Amino acid sequence: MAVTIRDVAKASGVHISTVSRTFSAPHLVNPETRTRVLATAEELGYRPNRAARALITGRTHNIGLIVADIANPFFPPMIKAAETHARRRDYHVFVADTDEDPVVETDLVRALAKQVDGILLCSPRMSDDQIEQLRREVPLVVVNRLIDGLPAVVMDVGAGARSAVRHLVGLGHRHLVYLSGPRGSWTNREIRKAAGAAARSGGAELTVLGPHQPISSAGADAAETVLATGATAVLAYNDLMAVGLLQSLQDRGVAVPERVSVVGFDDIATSALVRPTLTTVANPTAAAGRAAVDMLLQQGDDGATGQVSLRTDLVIRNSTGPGPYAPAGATTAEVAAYAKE
Amino acid sequence: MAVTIRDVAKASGVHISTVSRTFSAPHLVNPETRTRVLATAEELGYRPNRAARALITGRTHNIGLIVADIANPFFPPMIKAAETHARRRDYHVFVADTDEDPVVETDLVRALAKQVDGILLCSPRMSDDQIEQLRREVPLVVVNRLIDGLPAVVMDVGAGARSAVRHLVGLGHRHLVYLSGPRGSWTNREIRKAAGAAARSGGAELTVLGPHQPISSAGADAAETVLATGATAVLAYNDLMAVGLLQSLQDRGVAVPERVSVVGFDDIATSALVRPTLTTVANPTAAAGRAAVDMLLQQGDDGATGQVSLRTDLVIRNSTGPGPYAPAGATTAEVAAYAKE
DNA sequence: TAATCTGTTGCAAACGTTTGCCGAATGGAG
DNA sequence: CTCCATTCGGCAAACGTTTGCAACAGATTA
Repeated sequence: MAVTIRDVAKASGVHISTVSRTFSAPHLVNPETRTRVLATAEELGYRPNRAARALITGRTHNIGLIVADIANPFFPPMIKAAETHARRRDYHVFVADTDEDPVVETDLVRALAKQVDGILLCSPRMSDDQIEQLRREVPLVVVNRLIDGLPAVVMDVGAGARSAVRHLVGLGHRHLVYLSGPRGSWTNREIRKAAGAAARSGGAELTVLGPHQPISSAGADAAETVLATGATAVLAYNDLMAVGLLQSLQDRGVAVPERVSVVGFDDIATSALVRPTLTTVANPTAAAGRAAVDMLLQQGDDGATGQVSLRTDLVIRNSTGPGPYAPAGATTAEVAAYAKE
Repeated sequence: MAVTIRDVAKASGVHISTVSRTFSAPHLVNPETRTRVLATAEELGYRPNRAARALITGRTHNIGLIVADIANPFFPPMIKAAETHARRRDYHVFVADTDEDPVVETDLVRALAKQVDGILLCSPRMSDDQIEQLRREVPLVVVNRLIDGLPAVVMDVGAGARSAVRHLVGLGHRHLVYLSGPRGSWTNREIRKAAGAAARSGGAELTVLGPHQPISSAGADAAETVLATGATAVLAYNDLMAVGLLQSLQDRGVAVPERVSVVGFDDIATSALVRPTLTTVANPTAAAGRAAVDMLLQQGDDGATGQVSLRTDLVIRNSTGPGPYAPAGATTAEVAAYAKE
């Protein structure tokens, strides 16, 4: 059916090993022979069978990319960047969605293991132990979570949370709320810790609400509780929740940012499209995808297990404004400038 | 290194073929032997190597999913649904992004061909000829495009466009604009044709603008031109463009829907989050993903090349309202009801 | 009792590659 | 002219499976 190395060999009058070498070790074959083989290969439409090659070399030139939820707008840019980057290095990418289920995660890693050279585990929800176990079965790079001894790419959400809190405190807010994300999320823990510390050192109070599903309806549902705390500023686990909260507050006639300021995380596309536009901590998700791919592909060479932390950036838009303790008469821009350390 | 069928055979004292059959044809092996083999397999942590199996059976149990742009919010729900559906049937999914480039599309199909049992081609930008050619090299299902003789899953965007136009005409609009999408898009052509016909039969004028990139900034950039036409209602190729337009109109102080009504396509998540919320034609993208997978997997059995068209639904929200020729005093809801045939 | 059938297992070839090894041919050095 | 090194290409084994065929035992039938 399909044209194989054998067909090319026959058609060009050489042994199959010569054809093989023409493709995988060109310097070992006479330039003349090589061009002849390449010509007939082209003519016949021959393409090497990667699966067969993998069988003997042990390298599949495939990688796996496992995420909690493809439809969560946080992931697509990362998937896209990782796929493009991998393809440029001649790797194909399996993408799988776990629906935030740790059991599915484990099964998926095992199922994919034999078919890939390594797996990118994005925002995994399983325990550290499970991940370390899997790491023994297949090369792994963890994204959005730090585990001792495991290669990882994370966004520095701690720093992001700190600048967000400083921004809010600088604007004159003294009582903040943190809208937690899902249980088991490393990112969530980091943000909570960093925000708590930053609030304390800024002389502000931080009320933690949650856990919540990382979706907009959860943000909307939290509006009532948020208002009940009497806080004047909210930091949300992600933009989806922040946007949900934003809309819900507006529906209740609560002015943003006049009465409540809102800050999100991720800077998904929607955040610049809602009104008021959302102040948020931008994560370099595309860069993270690329870095993770690089790390995975280098893993074979040395055994070094790097851990990189990528810079996050506070993007100040219109959902944050002066709070009750703001310097009199200051505008958002002026006060915000002060927050820039 | 990894545990193979041979290890299991040795450990349980049978021939490798018996182990093989234990997994791929259990009824051919004695229940006693079978349980013994299964036990040692479990104990050793054996997992069949799909690549090796594929080599001999010719079935990889993988499928390819090629989309124009993973980061376009239209696709993730479809990717997610397709992946989940495929996995339930024990298939793994390669995802790849072409960045709207027809050349990359072709290369990708060829590169993936040997490694998959078939490919889902979503919103392809290449010519019909090229697709028909590729179809000879690997089983294909085309999504969002209709080509004679090729299995396909499409959304009935024509019907969607018709209801959108009827809705607008019913509201009293007589001059509409269609904001075209990208060149080469089948969907775009369908919408344009259907909208044109519906407008004519409703006694309204339709001005076509474009082509445009299917992104929000293109919608925003078109605002000026749209206003210059004097039209009172706009149908956009997709929600991204519609939302961009919405914001741009607001920034110019043009009230929506009071002065201009806007309708989008796709019903992406953002559409319900912007204000005014967007009236749009909802596409069953998840269902399309599942249907396409089913169609691809059945293709082997019979040679039947089905073509299914999925229902679309006009979702009326707040970006559309009465136009200049609306029955006096009518509210949006009342007038809209009239449009429901 | 012989012949036939059924259920279970082993044997070996095959899938499409890669790669270590060996021999042939070539060319330069001595 | 001989010897050695180098370059090139063929041979065959290997990767981890599946599967048609044959062998065998025991059960059933005539």
